[in-house]
Amino acid sequence: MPVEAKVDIGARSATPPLTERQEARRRRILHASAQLASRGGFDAVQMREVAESSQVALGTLYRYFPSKVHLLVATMQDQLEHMHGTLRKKPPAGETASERVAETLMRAFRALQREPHLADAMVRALTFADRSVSPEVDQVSRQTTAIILDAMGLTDPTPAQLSAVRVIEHTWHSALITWLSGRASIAQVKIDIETVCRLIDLTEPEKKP
Amino acid sequence: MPVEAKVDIGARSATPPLTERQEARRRRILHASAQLASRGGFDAVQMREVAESSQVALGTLYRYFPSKVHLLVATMQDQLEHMHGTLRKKPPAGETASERVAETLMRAFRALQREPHLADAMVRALTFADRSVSPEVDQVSRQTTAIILDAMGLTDPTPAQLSAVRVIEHTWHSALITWLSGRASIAQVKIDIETVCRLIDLTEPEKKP
DNA sequence: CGCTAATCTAGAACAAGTTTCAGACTTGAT
DNA sequence: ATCAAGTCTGAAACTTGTTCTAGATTAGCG
Repeated sequence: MPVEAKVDIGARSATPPLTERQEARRRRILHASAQLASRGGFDAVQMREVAESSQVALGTLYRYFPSKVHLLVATMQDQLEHMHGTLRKKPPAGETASERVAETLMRAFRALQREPHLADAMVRALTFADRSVSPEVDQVSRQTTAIILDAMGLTDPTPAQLSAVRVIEHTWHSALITWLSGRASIAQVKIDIETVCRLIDLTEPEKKP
Repeated sequence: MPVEAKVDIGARSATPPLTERQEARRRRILHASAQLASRGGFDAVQMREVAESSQVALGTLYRYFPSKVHLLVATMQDQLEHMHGTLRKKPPAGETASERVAETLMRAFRALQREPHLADAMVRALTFADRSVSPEVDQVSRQTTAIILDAMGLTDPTPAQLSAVRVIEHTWHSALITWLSGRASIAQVKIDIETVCRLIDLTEPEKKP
């Protein structure tokens, strides 16, 4: 009789299902990754250290995550799920869609400010990722889109609204980068977010029927 | 009598002036960097190869550019100067400021499409740069801002307009990244640019005096 | 010219991401 | 219980960015 029963992963795509111990390994790795990242950011996440912290051989680490960037992007997926859950509990209270989106993003931004090193590791990995990580990065993007659409209160957005959301995501990522590298202040990021969110208002014609 | 006369660099900041041979070395290095980048993108720019191609010792390369990212960001500064010069010659013809900015950015985008690997190397370096490269990255950002303000036909922008420009830059960088990593099509980038450029119209109240 | 400090060179050495491999352990099926 | 296939481990090797060193070369000056 097999010692480990199979376990099903929810969101992940056509990955062969993992056994319990494998799932546990995967969690240990992601936990170690986030922990090291929280200390010293991107550079502090050293593959040998991640392997050691998570009690896994280096080769195994690379079997689970084929590169450091893959690992950090997966870490981001993980954190984003948390975040989305948290945000769902307390929906933003703004009047307009653009206010609610800005409020949501600022809330996320404040969460990132609490762990700036972790934010650094995740965001740098995300923007540095090359084609080999596209599927994973895309997943992060879809998750982010979902969060924004949630804040807008939309279920089926128009193409124009999707464009606006895409631009908002661009701004979000890039503004984070400039903040993380010390080239923009927190206040500046706030302004940029509020500025870009006004785009949303352009996609809903004024109420003048 | 000194064999090499001192030579003054225009735009660079408080760098001690370089001799002619030093200036020549610097150019050789930047040329080699761009050439290697044009082949295989970020990964193809290997410091040893750059040193060899530019007939300079590895240690010297590092004296001129303290890291690979510094080198590639400097390469981008270099290319941006070209670009700005080229764009000045044929100013965009659009009616509105937002049309002209979008046209300008699309022109730049088409230039990048001709050397996608070079674009990859430069943009990845730019967004991966950490604090130690902030001054150089900031210089690139100022140059980009200047290009956009040029297209808008402005000399002294309002704070609101500067915000809009900043968001446009964010979108520009991030959209390039998604294109370079194969997650967005050329058409999509075009739409994103056009979408974000509409922000400019929000900073100039409608002509209803 | 001849000196001193700065710069450049060749090459070794080091650091961290990634790959590889032989041998031990698990899994799933019989 | 046993076997074949797949997985994990530990360790070494390889790659490429970065640092260091000793000895040449060059720059600037009296």
